[in-house]
Amino acid sequence: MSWWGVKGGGWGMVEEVWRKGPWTAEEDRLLIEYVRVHGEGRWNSVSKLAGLKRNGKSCRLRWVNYLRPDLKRGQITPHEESIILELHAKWGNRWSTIARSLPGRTDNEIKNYWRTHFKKKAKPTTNNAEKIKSRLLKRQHFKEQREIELQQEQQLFQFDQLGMKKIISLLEENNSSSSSDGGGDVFYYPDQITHSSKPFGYNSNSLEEQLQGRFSPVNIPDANTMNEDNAIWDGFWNMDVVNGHGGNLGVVAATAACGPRKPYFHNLVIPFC
DNA sequence: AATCCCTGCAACCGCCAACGT
DNA sequence: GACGTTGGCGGTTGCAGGGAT
Repeated sequence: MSWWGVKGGGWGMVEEVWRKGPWTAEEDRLLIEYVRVHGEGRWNSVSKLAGLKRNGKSCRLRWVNYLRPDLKRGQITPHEESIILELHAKWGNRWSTIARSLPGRTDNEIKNYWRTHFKKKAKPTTNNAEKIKSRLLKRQHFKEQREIELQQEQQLFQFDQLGMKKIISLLEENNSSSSSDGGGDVFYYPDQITHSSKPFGYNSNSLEEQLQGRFSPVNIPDANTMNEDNAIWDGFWNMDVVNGHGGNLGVVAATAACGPRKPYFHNLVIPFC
């Protein structure tokens, strides 16, 4: 079964007809091929370039929620569940923000999970003040993001200049100091991204492992402990994110060397697990 | 066996902000 | 600055499958 939508046109006019409903394997294949050749973005040109009778929104959604190669399949783990609960308590229904802390999970997936597992348990908030508060928070968050994007761009540039040596020496320095105070796993908290994303001690076995960004969460940091000294870390971790797989420093360095560009803030992934 | 209900999930819709002209 | 386009986000819908009655 399939559905067809009509785009644009006036009385008696059909400008373009979009297919709707479930995606077929062939459509998936075409979309994957399109992204492989042209990369993500420019979704509205998919229909022209890939021969797909789907609108841009539909293509983007299909890719983001289903076809992306870095998606994690399978059940939400108890660990992920606790993160969702924690972050929902902090952020509310900002699913994309929450999703950034769960690599491989989509906002849609988390949203669905929340609805089916927790919505009934949650107190209904029909309070108008709550809504207003939420909207103000959203606006504030957006403003913060804009500022961070600008900062990140500057930091990425600084990172280019500093080079890999600096990072490694920082990592070593941080590792030795953290091991002396008991170490502990790294905790990445979305809120901290807006101020700093310097890891709070880690107990990875090797420098390589650290460079690969394979950390696990344990300690929730105090936002007050954040300061400007973490600037270099911002660049480092966020570029890790640009890579999108939480890890390969070589690629990260290559990405960083690509010169000025728009920061991929929406792709920020804070590896929790 | 039939049906009802619930859950999980993919997909769509409307709104909004960024961006380009 | 106005306007149109594009992409991102949150809310909602609708279908499929499984368990309960």
